[in-house]
Amino acid sequence: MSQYNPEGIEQKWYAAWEGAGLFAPDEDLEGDPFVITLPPPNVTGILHMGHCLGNSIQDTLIRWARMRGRPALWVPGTDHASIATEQVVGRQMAAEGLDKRSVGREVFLEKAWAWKEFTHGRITQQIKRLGCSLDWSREAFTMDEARNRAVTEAFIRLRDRGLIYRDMYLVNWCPHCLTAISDDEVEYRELEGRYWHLTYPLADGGGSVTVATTRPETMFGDTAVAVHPNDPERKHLIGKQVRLPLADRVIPIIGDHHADPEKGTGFVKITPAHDPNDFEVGRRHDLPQVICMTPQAVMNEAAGAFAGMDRYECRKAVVAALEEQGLLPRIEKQIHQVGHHDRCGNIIEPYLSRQWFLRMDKLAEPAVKAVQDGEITLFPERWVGVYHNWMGNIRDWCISRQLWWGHRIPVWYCQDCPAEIAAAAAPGACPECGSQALVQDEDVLDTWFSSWLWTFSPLGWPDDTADLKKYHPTSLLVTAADIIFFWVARMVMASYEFLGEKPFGEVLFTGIVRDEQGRKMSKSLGNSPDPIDLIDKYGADALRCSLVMLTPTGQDIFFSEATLEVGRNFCNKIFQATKLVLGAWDEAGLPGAPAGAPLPPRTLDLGAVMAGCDWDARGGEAFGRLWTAVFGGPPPAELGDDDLTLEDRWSLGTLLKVVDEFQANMEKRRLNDASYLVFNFFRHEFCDWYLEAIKPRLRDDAGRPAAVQAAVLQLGLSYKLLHPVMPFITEELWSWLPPATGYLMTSAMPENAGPAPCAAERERFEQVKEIVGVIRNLRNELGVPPGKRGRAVLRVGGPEAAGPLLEDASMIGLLAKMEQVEVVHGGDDPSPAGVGVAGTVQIFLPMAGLVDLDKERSRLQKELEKLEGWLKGCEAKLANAKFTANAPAEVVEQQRSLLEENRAKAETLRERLSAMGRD
RNA sequence: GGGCGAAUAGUUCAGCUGGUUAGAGCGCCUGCCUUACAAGCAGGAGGUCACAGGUUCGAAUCCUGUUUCGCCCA
Repeated sequence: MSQYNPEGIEQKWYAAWEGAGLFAPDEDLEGDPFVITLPPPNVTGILHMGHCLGNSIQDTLIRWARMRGRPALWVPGTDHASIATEQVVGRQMAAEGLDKRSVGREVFLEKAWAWKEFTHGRITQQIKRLGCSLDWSREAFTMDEARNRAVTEAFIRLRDRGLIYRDMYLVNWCPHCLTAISDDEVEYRELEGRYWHLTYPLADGGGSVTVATTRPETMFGDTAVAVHPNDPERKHLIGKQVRLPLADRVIPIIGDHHADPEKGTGFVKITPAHDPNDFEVGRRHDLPQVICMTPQAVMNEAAGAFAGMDRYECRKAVVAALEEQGLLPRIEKQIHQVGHHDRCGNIIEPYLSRQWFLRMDKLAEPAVKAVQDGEITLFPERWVGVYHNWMGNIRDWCISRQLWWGHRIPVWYCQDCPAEIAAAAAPGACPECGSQALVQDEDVLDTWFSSWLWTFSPLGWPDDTADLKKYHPTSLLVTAADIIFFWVARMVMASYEFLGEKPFGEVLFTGIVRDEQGRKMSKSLGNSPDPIDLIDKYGADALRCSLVMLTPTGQDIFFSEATLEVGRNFCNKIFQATKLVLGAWDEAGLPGAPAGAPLPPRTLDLGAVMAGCDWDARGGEAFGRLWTAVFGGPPPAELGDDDLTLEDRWSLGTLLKVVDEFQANMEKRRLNDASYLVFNFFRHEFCDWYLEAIKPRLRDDAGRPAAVQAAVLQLGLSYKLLHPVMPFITEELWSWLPPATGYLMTSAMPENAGPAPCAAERERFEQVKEIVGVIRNLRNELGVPPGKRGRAVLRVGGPEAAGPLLEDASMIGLLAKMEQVEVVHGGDDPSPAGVGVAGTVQIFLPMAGLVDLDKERSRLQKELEKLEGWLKGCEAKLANAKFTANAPAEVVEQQRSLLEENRAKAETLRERLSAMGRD
């Protein structure tokens, strides 16, 4: 097996973690619990890439918190999604030739539950394959018995407080789904329509008025014509009456500010039962409300001869009829926003019906305050404005739905008296009149009326449970911003209303995952791949790594499968590096951790562990302490103070620097930066430079124990940092490390490393890298055959600089594949030679006969020109008194030393060019 | 109509409180099967930071306006 294959490994570890009970919060741990409730996915279908992103982020945060020794709880659950599920089940039945209404409520619900069982199983499978460390023992479903109790309790409490009322109201009605929907479920789309001008004759025969409308078919519901009360040209008509064409009715002309003299014809037809604005006008003027359509949006008897027509059919017919009668003076094209049902795409019909509403203004107050005061933070911050804007204009929430799949409204109507009884269970008799003829409300509650309880209903509310006390408020919520109103804002309101505390301290909004054409991933478009297929192909770690690392915080992401290769390739890289190191471990014959070795503590405060350690003077001791903190026991082969080499100290020091940077980015919720840091270290420092640098020691019996242990320690630390994002491969490889004990998942996360040690070695090795880079570049540019190991000459200013560089010469030779690396100061340029500069070091590759002089000359010329351009700019800057006066001292100083260095570099190039002229 | 976001290499994006010669992945070009890795290694080309003004010693970054694209709300 030469490449990493996640198959088998991932599922094995998930089962092991679950079996070991690692997903439940560790009750023995002290400290603040870290709690997330999973935004419950719909049981409508399967999860898409958006869920994968959100779940990966949540799991990363939960695993991170768990490894820092906090009791970590992530509560799973699913959402019943009233309308969406009812539609799916309805379609399925239609395919079987069945109809919801003919089979009845009972049978329909049986089918819906069966569907829920099916999709729930698949969703659970997907989530587990992704590696999410959810506590399945606490799983909830928005419609299970406990959650049903919570919903009923919430409804009754709110009704008792007078916040829930029932009223005839104009709601957004979906004529396809035959239910009311909330304002937020209406999606506005731009459509090209017409602005029809209709002539309504005055009833007294003295002329006519012309109204303009985009919906002529609603004229059968007109109960007035309005003009602006101050409209100088038209206000004299107020009080007169017009005759409604095609319908034998007379309606008044009223004065209302809704009519805009500047817009349209200045006259507005008022249809209180079919238009939200007109509804308000109707209330102000106490107009009758004439409903002219059926719930299916078919014209009813109010439409006279047009009854039975569909609304759009009727529109054509009305237009034709009016035209024939000469009552249609004008038609204009009109682009306007038309409300569509976001679930089925049908055009909404404003419809007058009796519905249940929740009064929102009082509920909003504490929710506004919480965000204002910073009790709850939203990230990215720009959503704060959106949140407040919505809260400030909040409207009452229509919470009833004319559906069957959902929480049935817990209200019973007495058939013998006007009593309405709200109760958790069916009452035996009417408390008012004693009648037993009680009928429950037919409707169910909006799905969001159960999901807005989601931070606390899964913890057992309304019971006063231990979970609720311990784990609420939750720590944070991760969700896409498109449900900030539906859900996030309402959860805040619910939590303050029912518990008097916030639901979470923090909301992290992710971007929306789009396909390569920028379309939102959705089930209806079918443009989202099944995550299981991707996991089969690339591995869950690769999927998670690519999503988390490559997703800009809070920005939408364009998903393409190619990005998954980055993650997959990285997994392979980790695997390969481990193979190399462990091969050497075996050769070294070092023992692993003894059986039954104690586990290291749950926290890894490097500041405390390494306090008083001196990496420079007592390197062996420092290494031993770090090793013991990571693995629990001492290194099997003790290191002497001199055993750690330049590259060991450089790499370890760099990694310890990464530790704190990683933690800082995690704290800031910049998961992409945090994971990228570790990725970059591992791939480009550890693999590209460190492992290459220690290869000779790995092959050498004397050097092997120190090198291999230094490498193993870095692998262990790297796995820890990578584990939250890539849990499976890191757990697997951790189990391969001979000194490792226990599960990586519950091992301690290194933090608080403080100032990184070995600054001198880090600087030295960076210089080595730079010099090696220049040599490699020269070799390539000059076309030196890869197999040829030549001689390099490094020239420095004086003997004091030559000494330290001489120590690193063999390392430079190794990495740059040079036979011999000489360090000189002064003397003539070796010639002919390729030349390059790294800082203050001049680098020569003497190559008699091999150099194409013209090519080399133009290469140097080009480099020199670029450098001179920069020097000119820098000199001008430093000559500017305002710059030196105003810029911070360190910036000026930095510019000065850079200028020095680059001047020297330019000088070298010039000398070389003139020397070549002589050749 | 109001609000928000985006515009940086062929492409997808980093670039946080202004301060080296603007970075990375993918793609492209050149050379390498160097006994961990061709899912790899080394090197390279490629950018007037959308446009126009302004503030500043200094702007991809801050301000104003314009254009294009996307989203949300009414």
